Amino acid sequence: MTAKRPKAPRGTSHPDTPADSGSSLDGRKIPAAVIKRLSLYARALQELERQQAEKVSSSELSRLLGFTSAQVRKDLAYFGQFGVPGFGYPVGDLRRNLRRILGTDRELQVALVGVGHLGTALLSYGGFTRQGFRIVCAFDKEVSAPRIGAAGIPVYHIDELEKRLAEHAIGFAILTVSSEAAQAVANRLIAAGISAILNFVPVRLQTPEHVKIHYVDLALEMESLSFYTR
Amino acid sequence: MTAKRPKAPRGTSHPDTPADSGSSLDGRKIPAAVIKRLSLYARALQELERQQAEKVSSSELSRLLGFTSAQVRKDLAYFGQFGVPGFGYPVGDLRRNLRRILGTDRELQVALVGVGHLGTALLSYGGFTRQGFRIVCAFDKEVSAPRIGAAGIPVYHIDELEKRLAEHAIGFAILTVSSEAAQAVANRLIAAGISAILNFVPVRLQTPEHVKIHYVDLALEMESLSFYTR
DNA sequence: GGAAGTCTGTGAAAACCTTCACGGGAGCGG
DNA sequence: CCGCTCCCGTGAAGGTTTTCACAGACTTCC
Repeated sequence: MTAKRPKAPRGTSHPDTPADSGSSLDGRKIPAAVIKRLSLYARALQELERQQAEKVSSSELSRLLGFTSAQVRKDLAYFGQFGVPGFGYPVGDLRRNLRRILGTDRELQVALVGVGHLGTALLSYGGFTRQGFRIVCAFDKEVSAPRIGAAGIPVYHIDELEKRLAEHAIGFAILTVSSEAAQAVANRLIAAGISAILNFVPVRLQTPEHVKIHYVDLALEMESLSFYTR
Repeated sequence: MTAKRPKAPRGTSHPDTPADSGSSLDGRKIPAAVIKRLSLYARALQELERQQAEKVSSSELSRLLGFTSAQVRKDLAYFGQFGVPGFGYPVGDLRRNLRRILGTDRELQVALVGVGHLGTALLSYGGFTRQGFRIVCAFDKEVSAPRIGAAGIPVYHIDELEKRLAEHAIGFAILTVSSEAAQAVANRLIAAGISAILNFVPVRLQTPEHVKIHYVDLALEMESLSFYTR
């Protein structure tokens, strides 16, 4: 505990952290924004499939989602040639492809850490399940003995984290702990081999390269709304 | 100047909806991304103020938040000259300025519609209050008589929406209803004069120009995480 | 089977955002 | 008061994302 504090490692040059966003797949560089839209396409296609639509054009999709048709075509073209000139995109086919690309064509196991108000709500939230994510267990430091929480999901004491993660082969975590605990819990998750974290805690987490983190910052969204209504 | 085929409108004009993002303030155009970071600056400054720091440099701030120092300076420079060369930014002063710019220097009244799992959790969520937002009332269609919900917030039947919004001069709404109800409820909110909506429902809402909407899409975040861990 | 019409995929251009790099103003120590 | 150092504000450069616009491919219908 008497280790030196991780202050600025150097003072001479410019150690500014750049803002990387984008991922390479298959040689090409894919903008992060494209991935977000991919999910939206997938969801729109889900609805179209429900309505028994066989085909959809880029401009129909763009109208549904509020983009331009060129953007739809360009986004999809990053991953292959799914469309048919003079026809459009086959709904079922494209949807299957997008799910495969996103990795949501199989059920993904998720753990949730921090069973407070927000955590509890997310356990019951149907939106994840509907898209192929299954929260298989939850953890909290205030749990003395394993119990069954909301939506029938078992809640364990945080000390069982490593054991249970390995047991269920869990690759994703949702983080809804306190600001104070966030970094320590994240470290444990990462050490346990988790590969992605959805972080609801308004704290910047320090993480290694290979672990992907997305932030959901509710207060931030409200604040920026506030700006636009001045 | 040989305009062999000047325009060739081909009959099909493209009325695609462009992806506007950015807002003009005081003549200048401000990128949407800047506003998001403004909230982060404000929060970092809040913490620095708590630690009694008097000044902070752009590079300290950048290290704290993971940006480059040039970006910090440029972002802040959109709104005025807050820094002092050779010194940095005065913490308290800058924080007050940012709060004024964001409009969070006064308490903002918020209504929440849809008291399901997620809605209930948000009523108890401390993160909004801490940043100056106060959820003053909530609405649901399953409420027969007014009752006191989580965190002491009154929950009314949705039919009282218009009356209560006017009564409390509420300008913001959080939307956590079902996908089916989302558009209809949004229409009522807009008709009642709400100016911004934070929408948790994974449905694209049709809204007039002057009402600002932000989407929080939890399943989307999970899906894009999934992509990155392929 | 041919002609008309539709709609994709994609270079090129435009718009947008981030980073670089530096002039010069402000503090500070002597 | 002077020189030294620190660090902001900002034009310019660089990079990324979106939009435009069109050739060509496919469907459809007669």
